[in-house]
Amino acid sequence: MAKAKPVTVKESSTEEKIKEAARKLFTQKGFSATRTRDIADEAGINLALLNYYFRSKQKLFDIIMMENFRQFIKGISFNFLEEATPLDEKIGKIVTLYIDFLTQHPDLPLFILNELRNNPDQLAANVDAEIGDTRKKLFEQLKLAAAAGRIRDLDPAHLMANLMGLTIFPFIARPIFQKVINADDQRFNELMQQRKELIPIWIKTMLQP
Amino acid sequence: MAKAKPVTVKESSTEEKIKEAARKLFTQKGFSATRTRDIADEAGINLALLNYYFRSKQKLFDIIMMENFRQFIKGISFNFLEEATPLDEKIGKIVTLYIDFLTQHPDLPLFILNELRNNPDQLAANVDAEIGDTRKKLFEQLKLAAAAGRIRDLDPAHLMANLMGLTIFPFIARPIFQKVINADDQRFNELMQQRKELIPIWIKTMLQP
DNA sequence: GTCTATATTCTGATAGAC
DNA sequence: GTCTATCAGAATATAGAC
Repeated sequence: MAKAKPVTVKESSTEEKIKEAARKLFTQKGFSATRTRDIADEAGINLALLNYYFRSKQKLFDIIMMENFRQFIKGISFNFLEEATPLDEKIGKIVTLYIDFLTQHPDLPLFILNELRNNPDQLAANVDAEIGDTRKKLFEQLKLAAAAGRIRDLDPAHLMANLMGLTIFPFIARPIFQKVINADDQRFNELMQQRKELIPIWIKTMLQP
Repeated sequence: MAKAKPVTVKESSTEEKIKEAARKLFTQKGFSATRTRDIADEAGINLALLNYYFRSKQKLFDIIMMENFRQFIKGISFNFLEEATPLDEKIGKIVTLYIDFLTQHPDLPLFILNELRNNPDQLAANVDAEIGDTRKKLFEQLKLAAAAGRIRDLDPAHLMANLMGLTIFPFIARPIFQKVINADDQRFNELMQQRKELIPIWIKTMLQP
């Protein structure tokens, strides 16, 4: 029986196959543009099974949306919470981690931002729980460093905007960005690798007293 | 007859009303999530009229898409082309212009990036025509300044990424950004106003030899 | 659990009167 | 040009056999 399998083994059950297919299509094309038939085809199963396991397209989407979103903010949250790490090092880690993550999941940010616009408060509670602490801790660390004269007194809001914008934006705007700078895929990846080093330097400069 | 009206007068013809309604809904929700019935309702006319004037949902969308896209890149293009202006001043102008523009059209960038992902090459020709010269001129100006030792030899691709990311990203990620920094709408607008001054300073610092 | 067949609802588009 | 009524096809969801 499947129950006896160790949990660490990647399940390839029907339910999991449907979820993986749904994640792929929903993330690429959004809710409205994705057909349940396409999900069924992609999963290699019958359309009826989708409803058997998940009751409706909307319920399936909600599950994917939730998981995607958690993954999206986990990277930021987790690292900012390690209080012991100095700010410089923290930023370097986050940027590297996030660029690697985005390289593997390039469709995720646009998906999140899109669906979040349509359901502004659907995830409000979730976000608060996940982000509340992070913000508090980061803001405290910045305040302390500024008070000690180690960094310029820059509004944490701007720091967050810059860190996220510099890191995430090229991935979101990838097609138009590559056109503007006339870059192929390989060059794009090279640039992103360079940004792992560059962004922390730029941020550090912004914070220089 | 309508023909006799001066062209400068804002037409409120049926055709124009439909286009305005379509622009609003398509820009907010994208192609797939927008119903032709909703457009008709929003325009205060009947569904049949939409097809009478524009033949199909797709054709109407194509028109909106084209207009939106042109508006989106016009700001950047136009300013970079004025060769006489020094780089510093150019960047300051562009940022101010763009933040004002995005404040008035907050849904535009997400719309563009979204629909561009689905039709990667639909606008290829259009983009080339509009952007090719801009890129060339900007890159030349950067190369000259770097050769003269006035600025650091930073890859123009990174400069473009940073300029666009710092300026546009907060608007794209607005809902999640406001949650993360716990800001209401008024505070968001204040921050964006501050960024008109701050972004050029940050960019300038990045370019410091 | 899985499939085929079908019901039901939605949506883009058109016919035809005015 | 504008409307009401309606069609044709697509898409989600369910019934029922196996």
